[in-house]
Amino acid sequence: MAQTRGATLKDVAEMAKVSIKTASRVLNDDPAVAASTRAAVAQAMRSLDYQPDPAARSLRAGKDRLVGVVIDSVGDVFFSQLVARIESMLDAAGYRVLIASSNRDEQRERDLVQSLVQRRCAGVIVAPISRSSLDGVPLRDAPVVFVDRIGDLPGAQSVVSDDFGFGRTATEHLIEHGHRRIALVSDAPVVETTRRRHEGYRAAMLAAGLEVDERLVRGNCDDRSDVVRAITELMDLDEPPTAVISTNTRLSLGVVPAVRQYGRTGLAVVAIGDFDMAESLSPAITVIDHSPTAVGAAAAEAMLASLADPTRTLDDPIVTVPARLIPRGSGELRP
Amino acid sequence: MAQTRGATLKDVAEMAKVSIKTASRVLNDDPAVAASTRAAVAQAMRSLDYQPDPAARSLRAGKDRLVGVVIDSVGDVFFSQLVARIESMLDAAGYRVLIASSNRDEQRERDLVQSLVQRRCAGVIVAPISRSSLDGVPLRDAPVVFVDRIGDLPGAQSVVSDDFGFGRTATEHLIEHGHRRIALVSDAPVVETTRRRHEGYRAAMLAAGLEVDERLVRGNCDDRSDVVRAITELMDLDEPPTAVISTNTRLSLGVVPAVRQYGRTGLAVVAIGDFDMAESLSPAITVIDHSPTAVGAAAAEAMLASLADPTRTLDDPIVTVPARLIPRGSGELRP
DNA sequence: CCTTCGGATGTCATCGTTGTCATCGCTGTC
DNA sequence: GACAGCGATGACAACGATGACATCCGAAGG
Repeated sequence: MAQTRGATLKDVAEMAKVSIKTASRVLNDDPAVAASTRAAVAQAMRSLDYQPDPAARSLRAGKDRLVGVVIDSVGDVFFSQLVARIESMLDAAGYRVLIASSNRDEQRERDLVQSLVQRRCAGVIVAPISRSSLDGVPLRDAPVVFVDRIGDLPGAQSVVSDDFGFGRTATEHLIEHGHRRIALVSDAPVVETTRRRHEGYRAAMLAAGLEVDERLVRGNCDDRSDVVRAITELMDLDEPPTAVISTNTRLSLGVVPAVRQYGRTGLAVVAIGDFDMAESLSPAITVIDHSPTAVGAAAAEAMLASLADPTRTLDDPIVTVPARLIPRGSGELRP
Repeated sequence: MAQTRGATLKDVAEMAKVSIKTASRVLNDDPAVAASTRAAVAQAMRSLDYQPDPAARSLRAGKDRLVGVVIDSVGDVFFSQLVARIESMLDAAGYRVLIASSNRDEQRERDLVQSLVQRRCAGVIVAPISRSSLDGVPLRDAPVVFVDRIGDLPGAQSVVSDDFGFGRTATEHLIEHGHRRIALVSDAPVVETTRRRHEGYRAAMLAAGLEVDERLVRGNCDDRSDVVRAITELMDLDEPPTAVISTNTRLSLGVVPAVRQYGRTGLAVVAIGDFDMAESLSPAITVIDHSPTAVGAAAAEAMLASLADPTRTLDDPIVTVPARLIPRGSGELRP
C-alpha cells in the first residue's frame, strides 16, 4: 500500500529556492517570472512529480475543473452514450465528470444540481424533467447546458434533437420509395418530443399532397402488447398500410417481432432511434439515428464555450441536432 | 442568475452566538456539545440553509465523499448498467460518483486512478485492464475495488462474474432438456473469461457422461460472418447439433438471425449475456444473465464496507457473482 | 547623482473547515 | 479548602493554494 503524500507547492518552492508564491506563478503561467526562475521551478516540479491539489485550488479560487451531469439514469442506453461522449470531450479539455441520476424525480434533480454547484462544479449539464426544472436553484455563476429536453433559464443553452425532423424524414423517405399508406405507431403524444414527431409526420404527408388516414395513426401504444394489438388491427384494415414508422426504440422492439410474426416481412419499416439488433435482422431495419453521440458532442461543446467565455451571448438558446436516416433495407422496400 | 453565496459555519456560529468550533462540532455530531447549544446551532443551520463546503472539508480532512469509477467506457452497455447500480447505491450512502473511461488504455487507466486519488476520492472502483494494472500507483489510503476483471493488489477486493458457471449452467440446462449434441459458438478462448466459459461447458458435459465432439466447439468466431459460417458448417454435419450455446452477446446477435435464416427455429439456443431483443423474439431467447447490476451491487457493497472499516480483512479477495439462467423458450426446446 | 519606473519576487491574509490544546466553571474528594 | 477530574467551549493553527499589496533592484530620465 503505497503511502507517498504528494509534494506540495511548498516542497517545490524549497527545492527551487524561491517563495511559494513564485512557484504558484509558474504553475499558473504568470508572465511576470524570469525565464531562468521559471525553468528552475519547472525542473523542481518535474523531479518531485508535483500535482496541484484540486481541493485547495477549488477552495481558494472558488472553481474546480469539474462538470456535473444530471440525467434520468446512466443505465439508459441513450444517456449512457450521451455521457460517454460528454466525458471524452470534457476530458480532453482537462475537466472531470461527476454524474448523478435524477430518476426522473424533479425534486431530486434540483437537489442534485444544487449540490453539484455547491461542490464548485465549473458547470452543470442537465436533462431537465421540465422546462422550469431549475427555477430558483442557486447557481452561483456556473453555466448550465440543457440536453435532450429544453430548459428555460436565461442565458442557458439547450441542445435537443430534431424531433420534428425525425418524423418528417422518416415519412419522406417512405414516400420517396412509393408508399402512400404509412402507419405511425407511437406512445401517447403528450410529451413534447413525441408530439413533435407526429407533427413531422403530418407535415411530410401534407407536403406530398397525401391525406392522413387517422386509422393509421396509433398514438396509444405504451407497452409491447399494445403494439401487437395495433399491428394486428392495422393489418386487418380493408386497405392495410404498406409501411410503418415506430416513434421510439422501445416500440420498435415490439413492432419488429410483431410484423414478423404476422408474416408481413414485406412491410416497410422505419424506426426512430437506433438499436442493437437492427442491423442483424433481415431485412435490416432502417432507422433514424437519434444520435446520443451527436447530442452529447454539441452539449459538451456548448459547455466548453460557456466555460471559456462566461459572458458570451447565445446565438440561439436552442441548438437542434439534425436527424440522420440510416438506410438498411426495411425502409427501402417498395409497396 | 441567482447569486447567493452560501452561508458558512462562521455565519451559523454568529447567529447561534457560539464559536465556529462549536458549530463544527454540531455538524460532526461530536457528543461533547450540550443539548441546548446543539439545538440552537441546528436551528441556525436550518434557518440559514447551511450546506458544508466539500472543498474546505476535503482540504482539511484529506478525504472527500467521492468515489472514482474507472471503466472501459460508459458507452458500453455492460458498464453503463454497472455504473448505474454503483451510483444509486453510493448515492444512498451520501457519496458522489466521478466517472472516467480508460478506453482500454492501461497507461491512461493508471493516470486516471492516480488523479482520482489525488483528488481525495475516498475510494476507487476499477475495471482493471490487466491484473497488475495498478502496480506502483500511489494510493494514499484509498480503498480499491476491482470489478468485472480480477486485479492484484494486497487488500483489494475483486468482484467478477462466474464465467465457469456461465458455461456450466448453460450446458446443464440443455442437457436437462434432453440434448446430447450441444455446440459452442465462441470467440477465441484466449481471454481468461472466455476460457473459463469453455471449461464450464466441458465440465458439464463430462459430469453428464457425455463426450465432447470437437467439431461442435467453434472457438474461432470473431465477427458476424464467422458466426454465419460456423452455423452453416454445424448444420451440414452428418449428425448436426440440436442445441447451441453462444458465449457472448456480440455473437448472440449473429447466432440468432443465422439460425433463423437457416430455417432451424427448432434448434435450442442459450445465449450467455442478456440483450434487448432477446425477449421479443419467438421463441424468446433463453439467456444466462451476465448481470451488470449484480456485479455493480456487489462492488458498491464492497466499497462501502471498506470505507466504513478501512482495516477490515477480506474473507476472500475474489467475490464471484453467480450465474443466473433466464428461461424464455429457446433453451427449453427438446431435441 | 537622485528620482522614478517597472519587472521580478516576496509577505501576508484568506478561502471554509477541522485538529490540538487551552480554558472555564463546576463537582467531588481527601 | 485546595485540587484533580470532567464536561463544555473557545482560540489558534493548519490544510494547499492564490490574491492584494509591498518590496527590491537596476535602468532610464532629469
